[in-house]
Amino acid sequence: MQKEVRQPQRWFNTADITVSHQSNLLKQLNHQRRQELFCDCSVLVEGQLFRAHRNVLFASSGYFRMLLSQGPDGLPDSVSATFDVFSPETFTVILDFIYSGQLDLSSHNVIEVMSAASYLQMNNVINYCKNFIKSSLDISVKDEESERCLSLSETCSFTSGAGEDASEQQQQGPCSVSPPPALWTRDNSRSQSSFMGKDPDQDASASALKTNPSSPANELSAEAEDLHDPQDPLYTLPGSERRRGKGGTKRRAPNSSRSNQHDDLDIQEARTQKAEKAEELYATLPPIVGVIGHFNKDSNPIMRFKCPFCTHTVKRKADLKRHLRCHTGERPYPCQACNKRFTRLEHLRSHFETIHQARKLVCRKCKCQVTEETGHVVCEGTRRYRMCTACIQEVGCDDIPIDGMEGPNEEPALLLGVDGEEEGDTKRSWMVTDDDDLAEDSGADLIIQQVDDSDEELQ
DNA sequence: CTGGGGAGGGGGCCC
DNA sequence: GGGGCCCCCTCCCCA
Repeated sequence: MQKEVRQPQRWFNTADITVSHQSNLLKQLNHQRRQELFCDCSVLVEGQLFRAHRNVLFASSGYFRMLLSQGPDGLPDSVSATFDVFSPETFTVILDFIYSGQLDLSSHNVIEVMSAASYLQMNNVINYCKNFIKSSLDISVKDEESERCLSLSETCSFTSGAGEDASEQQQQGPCSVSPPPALWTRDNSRSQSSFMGKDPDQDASASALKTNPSSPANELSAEAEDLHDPQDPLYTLPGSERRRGKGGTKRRAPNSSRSNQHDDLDIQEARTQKAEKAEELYATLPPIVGVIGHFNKDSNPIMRFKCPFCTHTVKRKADLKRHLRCHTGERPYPCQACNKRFTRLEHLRSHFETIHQARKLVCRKCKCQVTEETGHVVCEGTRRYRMCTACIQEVGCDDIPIDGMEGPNEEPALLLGVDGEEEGDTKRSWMVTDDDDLAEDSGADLIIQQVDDSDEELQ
């Protein structure tokens, strides 16, 4: 048997070498870009010319990938692209990120960078921006105390692994990102990312948001839910119903602390800050966040407006503004009767009519037609119906507290939103009232009032 | 457990 | 651009 002669092994950390190599390569490319060496692509942004390498742009941006692969077989020596939908400063941030892995985000540019990234189809940048915004919007009371202790900074820098493959980044999402050391704030009263402790895996991949509730794109919905954190005092309104999940309304927050003035102050403070955040987001929205949507039959692109927070696109800017409320949590339409707040006036109106009025002139029980005279409004917990006299008698007047029988000084008992509202025992909350009585209810007249969160009284 | 109904939320689109 | 309507979806409660 021949003895194997083993060569002494040398252990190389190939991962380190790879990273180092990629880093050096990127630095070289960036150096070449700054020297305008071998740049074969010109990008004109609002009149300002940027030079870059088409292969780098191709590798980094879906938009450029599409643009550069659309041309004829033989690509010209130089290609150019023109943008008017974002500013040169924004493109500088994007380009610097492409060539360095450093994304310089601040409160002033994050929205526009996100929109530009959306336009350029750079999902990794979108993810970083989303986390930046998400962290800055996260003002849950739960974390409030710890947040206050942390240091503040006006700007931050997201760093991706140098030379990291773009697609890989997209798959990894923000997990591969070093979280910002601190987050922007307007008043320096709070800061610091909370997403270090959260699952940051939020994929911004564009897929149908509505068609498949379990699709990855619907993580965006989950993210929106995060913004509607049930712990959020903005969301759990005093005396109002608490929402769990989309559309759910039946859970009520424990009212043990409702009378606590401190809590009210905290709620008010949080609401004010959230309103400011929403205001700031609106203020910093770029003038155009248009993207090329589908093509019409004439092969002309149809411009749509893309939400900077998710993949949703709309035809009209006004619709986008309306849509944005589901991300900002802004609820400018409070119900005067129960303080519950709504994103839209029509929802408030609908809520008022169904909850605080009983418009349908049919008996709830026997479905017969009733009139204003023969059909009484019956309150069952949070709901109001009309019932005919016969059905009321059938149910039994003894079991149904009738409005007007409770004494003239009795609180009109709009049960919704009243502190100490009873739960479970619905019989005790049954009421019958005539329309005239209803009109005397404190909340029976719908007063439409669009208010700032900051102005709203919490009583 | 399941289906119906109520309530709320969101999108599309017309006025 | 705002208001409003219609439609659909989701969640929850209840029988």
